[in-house]
Amino acid sequence: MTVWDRPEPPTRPVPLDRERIVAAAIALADEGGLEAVSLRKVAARLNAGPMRLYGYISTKEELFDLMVDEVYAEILPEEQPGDWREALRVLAHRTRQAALRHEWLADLLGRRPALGPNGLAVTEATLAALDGLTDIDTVMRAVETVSAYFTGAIRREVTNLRAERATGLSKRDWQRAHGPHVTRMLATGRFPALAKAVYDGTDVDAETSFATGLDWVLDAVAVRLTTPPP
Amino acid sequence: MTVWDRPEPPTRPVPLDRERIVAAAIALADEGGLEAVSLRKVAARLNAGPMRLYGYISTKEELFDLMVDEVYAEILPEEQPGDWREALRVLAHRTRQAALRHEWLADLLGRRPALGPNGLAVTEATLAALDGLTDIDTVMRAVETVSAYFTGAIRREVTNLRAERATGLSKRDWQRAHGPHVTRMLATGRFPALAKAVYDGTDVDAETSFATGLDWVLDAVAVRLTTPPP
DNA sequence: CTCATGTCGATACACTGTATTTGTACAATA
DNA sequence: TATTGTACAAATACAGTGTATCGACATGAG
Repeated sequence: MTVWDRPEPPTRPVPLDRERIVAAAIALADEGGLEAVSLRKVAARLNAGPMRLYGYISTKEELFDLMVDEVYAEILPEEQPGDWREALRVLAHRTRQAALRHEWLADLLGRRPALGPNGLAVTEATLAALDGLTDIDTVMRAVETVSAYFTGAIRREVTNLRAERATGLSKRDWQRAHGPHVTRMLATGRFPALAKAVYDGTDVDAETSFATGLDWVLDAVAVRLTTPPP
Repeated sequence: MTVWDRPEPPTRPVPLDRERIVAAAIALADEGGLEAVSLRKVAARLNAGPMRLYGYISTKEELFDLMVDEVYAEILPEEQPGDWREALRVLAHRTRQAALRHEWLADLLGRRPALGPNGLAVTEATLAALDGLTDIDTVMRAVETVSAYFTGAIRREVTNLRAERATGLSKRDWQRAHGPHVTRMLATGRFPALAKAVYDGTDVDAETSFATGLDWVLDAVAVRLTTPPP
């Protein structure tokens, strides 16, 4: 049996690390949403067997945690803004932009505590920007309130975005976008206020809507930060 | 062949409707979370084959939509409060209470537009409470901002609740609750502000935290509702 | 009483996350 | 150098998933 008959030795398994795994998973999620992320597909994209991944993560949820933390690296502002208000505003907008780049983030935001290094760094930077303005409890309340707002707002925005994309390409047009159903419901006359909102409401683009609500919340925070409780 | 040898005629299939299906699904979700809801298990609980459900829903997501809308029936306040602020506050609190009764709601809130009859009714009632105070656009912005807040806040609360439950029974105690990891991270000194918050912060119970943040947001809304833009 | 109809359940398929077993390339030992 | 031990990759296996398809069968109409 000559060399020519014998096949080449099998290629050594490609080296793996969490970074590569997470990158592959994020790529899959960016292309096809969270549901397109399966351990088999992630592994396949790395020329590895599915079970190999379990050396680096012990459950699929952990993979999600790593993905989220990776995105937190994009969210973390490179330079510290001086103003607390600017810090919170930038955090909100950067999170929103990250979620628009990686829509699946909206599904994961707030689903599990963000305890990865980048998540912690973001929290640290945020708290640092507010540190010393008042007692720590008020600061925490402020951060939590703003976070709750932009988490919820981002989630709704992405949800609407998907709905619009699914029901054709209608830019907004709530009633005809969601087809006959909403139209019919509104026609029953049982939802006058809603009908008015749908028909008479101006449709503002998502970004200004987000920014406006954010400003309101920041105003509310400002009041509490500047007038500490007795 | 006597009667005794012959089997009884097969029992007629139990009558089914969406209400029963949704009730079964909710029961399963209440017991074991969303992931415990499978079409097979829902059907089994109704003594039916899995495929039978597809006469009533055409996809599992639709079942989730029905479940959410069912809970919106619990959220809808029975009597209309006169004050707009009271209306929004009650909406937020009722949603939170529903989410504490049905924790899976936190996973579904804001995931898809709530266009079911009860969801629409809730929206209608909310808009009605604010109708006429200012232009419809400002009203929409107000509702959206408050909704974004309490959606995000509820999500975080339920997430923390689950984390606490999973890491033992520690009431809060962030650092030791999540075991050595957070402790070690804080010990590195790279997160001074966060460390201060963890060690020096008072832990307030979730409800007052929720209510406080809500009040802040409502204050911000009040400012815009009473002083309409020129 | 026969036949058409429409519904129900069984079967099937392509996948999922993960446990367990099997193979095998390399390192340490004799 | 020959042999054994050990790690780790891969294959296999399992119990489950959502959903498409199809065959059987009870019920209604003629």
